Amino acid sequence: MESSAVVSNSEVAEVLMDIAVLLDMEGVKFKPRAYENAARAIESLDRDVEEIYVEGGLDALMEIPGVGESIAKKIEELLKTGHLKYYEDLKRQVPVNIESLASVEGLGPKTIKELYLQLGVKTLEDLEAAARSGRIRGIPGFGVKREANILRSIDALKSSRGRFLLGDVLTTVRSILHRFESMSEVKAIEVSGSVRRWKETVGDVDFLVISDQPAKVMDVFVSLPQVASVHSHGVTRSSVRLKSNMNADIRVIPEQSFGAALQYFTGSKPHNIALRRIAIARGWKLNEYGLFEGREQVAGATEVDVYGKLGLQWIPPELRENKGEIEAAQQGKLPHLVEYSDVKGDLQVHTTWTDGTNSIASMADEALKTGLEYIAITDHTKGLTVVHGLDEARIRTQMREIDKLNRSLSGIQILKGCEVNIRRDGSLDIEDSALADLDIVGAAVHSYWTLPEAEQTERLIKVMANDNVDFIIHPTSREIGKRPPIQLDFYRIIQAAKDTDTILEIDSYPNRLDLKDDYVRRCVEAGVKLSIDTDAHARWQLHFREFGVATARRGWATRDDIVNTRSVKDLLDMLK
DNA sequence: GCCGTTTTCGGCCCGACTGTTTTCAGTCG
Repeated sequence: MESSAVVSNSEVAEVLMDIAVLLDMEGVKFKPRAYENAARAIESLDRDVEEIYVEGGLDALMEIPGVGESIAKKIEELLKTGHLKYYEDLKRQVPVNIESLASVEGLGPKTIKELYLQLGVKTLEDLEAAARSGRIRGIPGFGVKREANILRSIDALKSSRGRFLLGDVLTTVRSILHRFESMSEVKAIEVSGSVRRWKETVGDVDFLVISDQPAKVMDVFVSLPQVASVHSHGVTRSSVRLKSNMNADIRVIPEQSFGAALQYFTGSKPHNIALRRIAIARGWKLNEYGLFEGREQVAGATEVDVYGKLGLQWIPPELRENKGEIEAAQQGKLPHLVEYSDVKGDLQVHTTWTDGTNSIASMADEALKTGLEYIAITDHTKGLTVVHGLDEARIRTQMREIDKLNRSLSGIQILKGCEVNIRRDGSLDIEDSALADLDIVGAAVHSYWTLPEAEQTERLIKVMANDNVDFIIHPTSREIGKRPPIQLDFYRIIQAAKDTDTILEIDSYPNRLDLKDDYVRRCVEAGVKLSIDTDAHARWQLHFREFGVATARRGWATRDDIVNTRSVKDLLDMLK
């Protein structure tokens, strides 16, 4: 977002990442990591690198961690001219499509270069043709197996295109965990990696096991019904491709190393590197087997031990991105993150009155079963004609039905609300007099997603200024892997939310997660209040709440930051 | 090329597995 820049952050990052690979091809030491670090830092900035440069020049660029004088000057050249001579010179030596070739599993810089020099492979298509025609096996150091592996990787790449929605894979992960938990040979099993960190998308999944009979565990793993093919089948480690096309690894770990392994394989990589540096600074060594002083293990059985010995509080996996959590843990100042059980209500629920599949009573029933004390019914409004959105008259009819239901229900309270549609100019499609009678009003963008940033930002600010609008539903309106976020100046959105006491929503729908974690963090830092809602259109979707809570946690949110951790009375008191 | 409780030079995360090798380079996480 905030990407009106001529050269975007991701474009700068991509050039730096390409340079890293090109330098790796030449066998250059250490420089590639430097470019890689800088690329990652640029990618995770929450401001345009161009804006940073315009405001503060080279010095400001060098404030970015991992960016020194040399890379800062290269970024400057890129921003000013749109080109980078250093990059183009390097690229001339191996003029291949690095990004696509490097996305093939098993293909690293050295292999890509060799395939180019020997066979002139420049693209994914070239690579596939070379492999299919049996030319790769003829290159010294290559063979029939590598050729077959490359073809397999290309097939996998074509059908998966990289990452998977956490919401799509969690069920499979839990069923595999369940399978092993019931095995007497398994003393413990945990899932690690980005699944444990609750990232919105995951690339693969890693299981860690304690067992006296590792071979048995390996055998069961590679023959699970969810497995499509076996990559490797070792003594303590195996790797498979699941039928969903996602890779899954399993490792059997010695009991005294389980905490260290769990820490190590949970990552993230930048978090682990930072931890290792702390270990090294103390004259120790940290690896997946433990924390070592010389040959003596000083910690490793539990994560708490490992972090503790390093002088840190135990860090919740959701925070492990090396974005300040290590410093906070050193000072004992980690936030007490919001917990799943803290959420008492759901402020965005749909029913058969528009495009939901269950009645108001049915949704209330399921909500009660998931432990909620209240829900707000927020059906769509008339601007969304395709779902027969409610007009003022039907809103009032629905309000009477809810009043009636509330008199007969116990244990749960239903709030009267709506998801009012925002028009292009920032006006709403329901009259203020009707909105004013509702308990709670959320407003949402469902059209004109591609307005320029300035116009889109004004549109939302105008909505927040309306005294009847309590919260903004899925504020950036993205759909992961499908529709990019609308363009917003998020600094101004935060300011407007504070000025108007408007709540911003974290929509828990697994392909929305909107606001996303980084924006949640900025709201938390600014003191903007948030809600965690499911956007459920069916009973079972009320269980999406865990994804919203995870996103809030990844954004460092505490219970206090989330309005629907309050009782229904306290919530209603704080609304506009 | 970056960086600093190792501080302006001299370090830079580290082990498992694979494939093609007779001892190791490359890749991955």
